[in-house]
Amino acid sequence: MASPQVDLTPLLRKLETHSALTSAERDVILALPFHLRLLSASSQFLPQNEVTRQCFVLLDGYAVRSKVLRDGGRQIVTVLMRGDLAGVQRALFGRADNAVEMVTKGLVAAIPATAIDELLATQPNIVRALWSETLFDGAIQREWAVNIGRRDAHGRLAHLLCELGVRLHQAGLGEREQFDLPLTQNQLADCTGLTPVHVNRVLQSLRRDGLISNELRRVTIEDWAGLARIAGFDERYLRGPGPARRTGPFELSATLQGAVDARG
Amino acid sequence: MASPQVDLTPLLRKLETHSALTSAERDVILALPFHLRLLSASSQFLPQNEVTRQCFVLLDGYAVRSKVLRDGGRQIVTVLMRGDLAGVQRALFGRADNAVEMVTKGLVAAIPATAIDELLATQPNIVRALWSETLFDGAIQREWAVNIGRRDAHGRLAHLLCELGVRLHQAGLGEREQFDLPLTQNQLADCTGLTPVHVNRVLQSLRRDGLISNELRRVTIEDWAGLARIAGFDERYLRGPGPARRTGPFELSATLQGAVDARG
DNA sequence: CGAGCGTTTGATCGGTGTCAAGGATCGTGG
DNA sequence: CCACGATCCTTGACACCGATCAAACGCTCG
Repeated sequence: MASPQVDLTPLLRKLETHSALTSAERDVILALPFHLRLLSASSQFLPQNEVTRQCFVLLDGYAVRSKVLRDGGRQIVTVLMRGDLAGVQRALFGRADNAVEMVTKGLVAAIPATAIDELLATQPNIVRALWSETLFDGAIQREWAVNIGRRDAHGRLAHLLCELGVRLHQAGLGEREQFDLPLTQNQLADCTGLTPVHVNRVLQSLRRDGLISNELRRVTIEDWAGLARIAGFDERYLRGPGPARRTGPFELSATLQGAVDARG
Repeated sequence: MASPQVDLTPLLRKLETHSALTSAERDVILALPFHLRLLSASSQFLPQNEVTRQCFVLLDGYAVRSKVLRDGGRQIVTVLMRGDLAGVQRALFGRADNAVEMVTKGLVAAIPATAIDELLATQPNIVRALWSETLFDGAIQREWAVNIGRRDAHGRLAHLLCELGVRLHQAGLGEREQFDLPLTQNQLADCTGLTPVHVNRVLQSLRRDGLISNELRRVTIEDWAGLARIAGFDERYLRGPGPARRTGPFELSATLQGAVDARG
């Protein structure tokens, strides 16, 4: 079923956007045990609160991580794309609080938890890279909280589009200003804490203002600067450890005046 | 000022709520190098986008992690309490996208990034525990996105109070139904994506309905079940790897069995 | 005793949700 | 190749939650 060429290169690529790896470490990653699963659109492959002991690398297609409420409400908390990891928490603990499901058909590599254990024991730098991915996931998650909590409907959708553009570009899946977006307006609503009908109206408004254009499942950002402005988009939360702001020669936190020094 | 007894026990306690550690590993953690900083209320000790190479353990007091928007808006994305880690991303990368600031006066232990490097190289199980903390942080963060995105004002505040009750109880800082809450209504608004005046009105309404009572900086949950109901609170996202639903006979974390068989 | 911050209250406004229905598109099977 | 159902998109009217603006009150601390 799977083409013989399929391997974990997308994961490798992803890790290397944030971390430096030696060529030996690259080989270790590519030699990780896994087996492939070809998934159909909207199949839920990691159900909420289910027990499993493996994690997944999304090799192709789009997926979303979501949580559903008792009343049937649903919030999408992450959009996953090629190279993204899912289910690390399950690999370490056996279960997690969220569901992951495909939005398009796609291909995932299931990696047994034992492989993670082995990395922990023998590959500190790879573990650092994986841990880093978890941290960047957290950064995206925080930005989503900001997005939902503090921006109006226009800003929320604009920000989501900006984020996806940058991430897809980083992942080598398209241009920052033009990319496939297989999410329905219903799913966009679940990403942004809005209702589908309001998403519809806001998208129309963004189109009318010449900021974006979209036809069937494909988005073009016509005016990146304008969209980023109403989104309040600051892409630094998506970037790796590059030089920060470099205001001075490595200054320590200046605001620690009231701090008392003691010896550990 | 700092009692000679001060050490990293709160971190240890925190890690052990989610992970199992040997006594040797406990000793390693308690022997980590750090120096203490006594911080005054509302001092921002980890400014947004600033470069530093250490992480912090909150030993006493309350802090919040927040992101500020260009327009001055502000979203609190986490409430930190005794034992919580902050700045791991900074330790690994040198900077992060969020600010951390005290809400009360408090005490933090600053741990140099080099200590983390050493743990990576020599203490896989401690690294696993730390990584796990990052994962649980992520779970809380996701739940906040759900909270802000999919609940009305009453539900949001109710959920926040439930979460804080459980976490404070886990951390040994109070009862689940009664605890100190030093956040102002302004800060509660920044946690929930609401305005301060609306927070005020909703709190009054919760009080009127006999769900909570609060006087200066202390909250009592009078009707946990009722509050949890309108919050849609499901505390599983805060819990460790213990038995999931306990539907079956087994209850050890050796729930590894259900895993789909994968041959490398 | 005054200043500043946090809390409370009232009046009004607007953004977003809700409800309902029609139209477009796509996949599927006859 | 067409028919058909399902899903998605679009539109309109209306209701309401929560924001906004403004002002007063009560602490606490210098």
